[in-house]
Amino acid sequence: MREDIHSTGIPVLCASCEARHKGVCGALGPEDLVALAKVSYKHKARSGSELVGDAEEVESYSNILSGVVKLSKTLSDGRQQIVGLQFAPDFLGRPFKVESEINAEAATDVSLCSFPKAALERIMNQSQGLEHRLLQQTLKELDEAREWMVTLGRKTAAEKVASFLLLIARNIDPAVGPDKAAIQFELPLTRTDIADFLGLTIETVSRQLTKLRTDGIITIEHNRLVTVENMDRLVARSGA
Amino acid sequence: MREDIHSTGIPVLCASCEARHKGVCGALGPEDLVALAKVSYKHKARSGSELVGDAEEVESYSNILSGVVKLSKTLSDGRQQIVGLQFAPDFLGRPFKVESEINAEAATDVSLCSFPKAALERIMNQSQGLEHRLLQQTLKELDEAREWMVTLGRKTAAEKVASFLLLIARNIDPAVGPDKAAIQFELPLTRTDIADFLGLTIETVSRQLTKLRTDGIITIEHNRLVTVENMDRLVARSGA
DNA sequence: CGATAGTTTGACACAGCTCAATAGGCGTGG
DNA sequence: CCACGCCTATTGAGCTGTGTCAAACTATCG
Repeated sequence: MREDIHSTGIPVLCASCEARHKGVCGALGPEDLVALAKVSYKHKARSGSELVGDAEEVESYSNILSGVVKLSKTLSDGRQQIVGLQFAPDFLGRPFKVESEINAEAATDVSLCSFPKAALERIMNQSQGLEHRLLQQTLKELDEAREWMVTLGRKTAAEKVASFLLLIARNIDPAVGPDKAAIQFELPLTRTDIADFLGLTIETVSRQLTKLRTDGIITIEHNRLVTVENMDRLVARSGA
Repeated sequence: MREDIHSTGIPVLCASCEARHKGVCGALGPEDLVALAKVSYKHKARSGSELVGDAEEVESYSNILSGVVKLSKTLSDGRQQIVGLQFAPDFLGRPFKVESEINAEAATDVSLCSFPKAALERIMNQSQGLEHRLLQQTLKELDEAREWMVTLGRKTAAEKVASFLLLIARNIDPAVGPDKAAIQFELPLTRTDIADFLGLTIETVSRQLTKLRTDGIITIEHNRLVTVENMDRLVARSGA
């Protein structure tokens, strides 16, 4: 399956892959794509499984094909902070470091396309496009991290929860605008995860969600399925 | 002065420049260095002056030669968060974006070596080394941002202030260890800036500094000159 | 020496945390 | 099919760390 090359030169493995367009693989020419596809493999990980352990040697990189991955850091006494969420078709991995000080865990069931660290680094040396793409993704992550620092440092609990819902909503549908109809999505995180992402306790998260519910801004079914009834008012509460 | 080339091929402008070794210029060969030096100029900015305005078109990049630059973001109602500090010989600027959503301001008096955006981007297309160096710097900033997210989201006020002092101390002397003698440094930020960096109020920052003082862990002279008397205890209070 | 800006200190309020009890969803097994 | 246990989320009551507001202090500089 993996060596079977399509007439256009696109490996079968990659034919319908989102990462080939919007992900890092978009930077690769046909030969590089073939070379990388030869050593790549798609696989799935269940929600909760650890993808990259803290202080663990990183041997491979991945593209996220579906699902959500949470990146977190933990203090010695157990306090935890989620420092980033990654969605398809993001690249997962920290180039040029032997050890990651970050824990990557599947927040939902995820499917990945993984390849050895060395393979990617070899291609990176050959073709400048890949490094450029990685720089772009890293800059995007840096922008997001800094944006979130404002949320962590300066927003109230109510604003934090609204900001989180907006972040998810915009990832489901990037074109989300105030004039659109009610939009609906499944929360990719548990209350505990949301709390760890927002620097709050689960009780505070729960209370703020309840407040948004009783104020008619959102509805929640089965604890996870959120419908935003009024995007304007949600944005207004996000402190933006 | 700027076109006068030294026999080794190193422009005079760059001869004693720290950025040529540890900064992005270290990635440049002699020709590129000459080309960039031709359009570069060193200049100084007073503490408090704005280097890159929020939502302002960015026309040039810089290397920081001395001093400290603070990167901040502001909410519409004026709440502010410092999302990063940059020290010599860091690169200052956000590649590939027409607009920066970040405000860069001189926290202390700074000296810079600036060059047009286009010049750097031209060189980047030619030599891969530069883009590699920029990726490295961006990854470092991302690591720092995520580390700080833990501080913002999960640490107490006391731990935040201790973490801040450690951050500065380690930037003054990267080899700072517990066994070293008392180390001393000038705080590059006002209490207001420290508060905006830590997501606290100035009063809380002040009270925590007082506590560290009365507990004999630090001494402060002239509001800015800090001596860490006991590095161990400072580290212990940082929550690491 | 007065003016100004930055910092510290105090008294009090409140947002968010802690601890505890309750409720809901879901799978297992009788 | 119900009973039970488990896990997650919600709700409540009270506490506390940090914010707010106000006043006093200090350094710097004309």
